[in-house]
Amino acid sequence: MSYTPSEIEAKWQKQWEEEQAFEPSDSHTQPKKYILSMFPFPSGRLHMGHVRNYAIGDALARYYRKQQFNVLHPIGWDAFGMPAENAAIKHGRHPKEWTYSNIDYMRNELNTLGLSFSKTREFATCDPLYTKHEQKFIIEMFEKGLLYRESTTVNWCESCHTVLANEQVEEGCCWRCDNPVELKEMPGYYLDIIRYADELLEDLAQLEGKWPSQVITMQRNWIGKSQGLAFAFELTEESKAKLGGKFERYEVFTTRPDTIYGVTYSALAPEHPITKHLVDHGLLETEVAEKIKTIANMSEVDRAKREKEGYPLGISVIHPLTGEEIPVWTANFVLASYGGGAVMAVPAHDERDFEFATKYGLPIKRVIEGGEELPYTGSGTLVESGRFSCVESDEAKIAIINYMEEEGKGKGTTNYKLRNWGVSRQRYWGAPIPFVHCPSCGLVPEKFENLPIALPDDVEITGEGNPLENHPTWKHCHCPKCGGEAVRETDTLDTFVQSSWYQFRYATNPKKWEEVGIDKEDADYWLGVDQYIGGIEHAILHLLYARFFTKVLRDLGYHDVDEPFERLLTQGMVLKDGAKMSKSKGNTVDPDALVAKYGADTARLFILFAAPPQKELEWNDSAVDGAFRFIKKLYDRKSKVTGNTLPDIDHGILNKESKLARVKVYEALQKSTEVYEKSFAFNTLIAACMEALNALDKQDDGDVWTEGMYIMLNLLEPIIPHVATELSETLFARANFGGRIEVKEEVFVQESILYVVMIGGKKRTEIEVDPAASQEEILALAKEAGEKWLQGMQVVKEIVVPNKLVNLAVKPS
RNA sequence: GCGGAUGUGGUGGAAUUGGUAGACACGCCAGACUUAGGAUCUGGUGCCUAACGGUGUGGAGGUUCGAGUCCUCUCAUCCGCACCA
Repeated sequence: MSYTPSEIEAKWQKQWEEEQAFEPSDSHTQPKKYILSMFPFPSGRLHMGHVRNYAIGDALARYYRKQQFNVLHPIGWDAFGMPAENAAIKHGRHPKEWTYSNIDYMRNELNTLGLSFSKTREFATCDPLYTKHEQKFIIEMFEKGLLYRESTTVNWCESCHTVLANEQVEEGCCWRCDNPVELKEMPGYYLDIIRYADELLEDLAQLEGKWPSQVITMQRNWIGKSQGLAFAFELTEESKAKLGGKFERYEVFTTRPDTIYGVTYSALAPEHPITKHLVDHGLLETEVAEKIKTIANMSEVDRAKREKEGYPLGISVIHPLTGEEIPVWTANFVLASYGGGAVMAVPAHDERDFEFATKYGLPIKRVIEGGEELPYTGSGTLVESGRFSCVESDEAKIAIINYMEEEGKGKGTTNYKLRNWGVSRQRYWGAPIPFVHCPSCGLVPEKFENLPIALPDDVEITGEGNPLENHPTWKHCHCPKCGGEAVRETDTLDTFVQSSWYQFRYATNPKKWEEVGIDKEDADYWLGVDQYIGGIEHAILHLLYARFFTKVLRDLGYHDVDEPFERLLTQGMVLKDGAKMSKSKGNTVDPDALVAKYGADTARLFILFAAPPQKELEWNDSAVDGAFRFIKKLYDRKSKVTGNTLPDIDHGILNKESKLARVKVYEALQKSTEVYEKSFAFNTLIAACMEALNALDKQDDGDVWTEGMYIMLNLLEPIIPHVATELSETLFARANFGGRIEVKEEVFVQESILYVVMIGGKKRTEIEVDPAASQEEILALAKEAGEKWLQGMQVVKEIVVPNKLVNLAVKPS
């Protein structure tokens, strides 16, 4: 009978469903593996990137299940978010209806791929039950002071009508819709991720070698820790008076306290309160004030692209060590969001300060020796630095910090580039932030017993404004504290909040889902995720947030896990015609069509064979044919099998071809452990199986065939589960899926060994050598075989590499 | 500019500690069979050469009996961050 994937696949998918074959055991005594592919957003249809992601995860889950591990391999839906609302605006569908019907469709698509997911642990993050527990976490974070509300300048995406976190701004544009981001002052909720910056940074060391180094570096840079000195510049009396006594001093931060004697001016961000005060109170020339306002309205990216620009503010500060008067400027290169929005400028030893000073003719004073030209940003001996002259930079940094601390003028400080995580979104399709604004009590969290604060279903989604804000009744409520009339918060949580703890939700036994968000015992058993698989695009966003949440939830007592994802594999993109598959480019390959034509096994085989998982995968239709051909051939060779169990084979009596076939089969078996547990180079394992099948085909021993198929089906089941299970069931009653198969070393023992003979570093000929031959015998044989090339030559060195080659180094005699 | 990665046939990609470069597959060429198929099977296929042989892992050096692999320099491509004081 020929290979009919549709029948075989439907049959086994049904059987797996009936057997509940992929549910983990509730027992916590067995060794476990938690294999997790990043959960999908229910956009409507699966794409090839999903197929790749889940094919990799499924291969690992199935492999470990076969090695007798208790395997958790769950799937769910990252279901809140903008596209649901866009669908509502465009097609008039309710986000909830759109989302859940997409989930139903995509769940079915996943089924046809034969993925071994747990069915009982599936959930969508928009389920009110999920929201309920999340809101509780958020309130607990508020009570711990980790969540706070503040009005500040935020990134605003006009097309998404919402605020974005710093991590969600890419090159000045919205990560989702690519619209330029604007700055806007508005209130919002923030999670104090900076409080965890040090731990997030330090624990990256634990992930070394287990996460791609690229991702670790990106996170390290994103956190951007730097150490230095923070100190205050005291305003001159005259300047204080000019500012109406509103300001006495302002703080600056420097990583180069050793250059402090080289300060020749100070610069404030255009948003700095002092700059604002001067602008707002007409203390600057109108023209200058206008220019400053223009800069302040520009996004950081726009500013970065422009030439340095600044204006003197007509005020001065006093140098804390020299007592000199220093002019204060405002400048477009000073960031409001870092280091207090103010800098000390040392043009001699900083490129930006130099550029600015040169443009505006400000003085430049060298205080570090070294380099021929200025600016010199390296280290060296201090000069013209008062009592610190002649000290080396490194020493001087410490000495100056110490001195400033003793004098009460400054403090050694750590600064981070990382900003606190803004989690409020002015959108409908998200988890409501469970707070109430009470005219008498202020900001009050909801009572736990009132959770979840669920979304109202009867909303009108027009794209204008926040539907929760516009809803006639939803936001009106009573204060949980005083009972008086109050107004509900209408902002919803960033969807990255949901994906920050889903790994714990899966681990929690579904029987407890109603009651608890995370079960401690379950979480401690299952976490960390042994292998996490997903796209590199989450290197910072999701992976940083999830690490942060893990630590916060640990400190709230929910579990004892420090890092959520033990090992991380970042899969490469799926390309066609050299570009990422996308609808707009029209270069997509539809997974459903592929499965319909070839079956899921071929789709999975091709995807794992075409490239190592970490690399980009270029789609190739005819290579898909090749994968299909291999499965057909494998299926066809079932007729060669003569026994129903692993046979005992007397290796000695076999002919050469059969011996070679066994070598190939066992080589594949040897390779499989390393591939499934370490390298994930499925392409090489599949190649090894192809070699084995080719070698089996060149011989006709029934036992060798039986053994070969017995082993190969075991190795291939994680990759092509339907056809492998079908064959294994018919041929071996699935006995070959029982556990690890032992490698028979005797197969690798050879009667003679092929040595390559190299003369003068070049391959010249080959010799067959008895395995027992001594080094002298091998050399004698090699010289005899290589006589032709040795004439007129003198052998100056003889090298024998056991089982490999002989190299004779020669020179003309 | 800073940081990270990658460069191997026509293509995707293989190559323990440095030890026969190009496994496996696609494509291509030739042939067989034929119920004429986008089927199956057999053989060939890095480049130059009629052949002997030479040459070959982005480029240039170096270490070594021996380098895709190690070292130095250099070029190209991709990705991330981007005035972080």
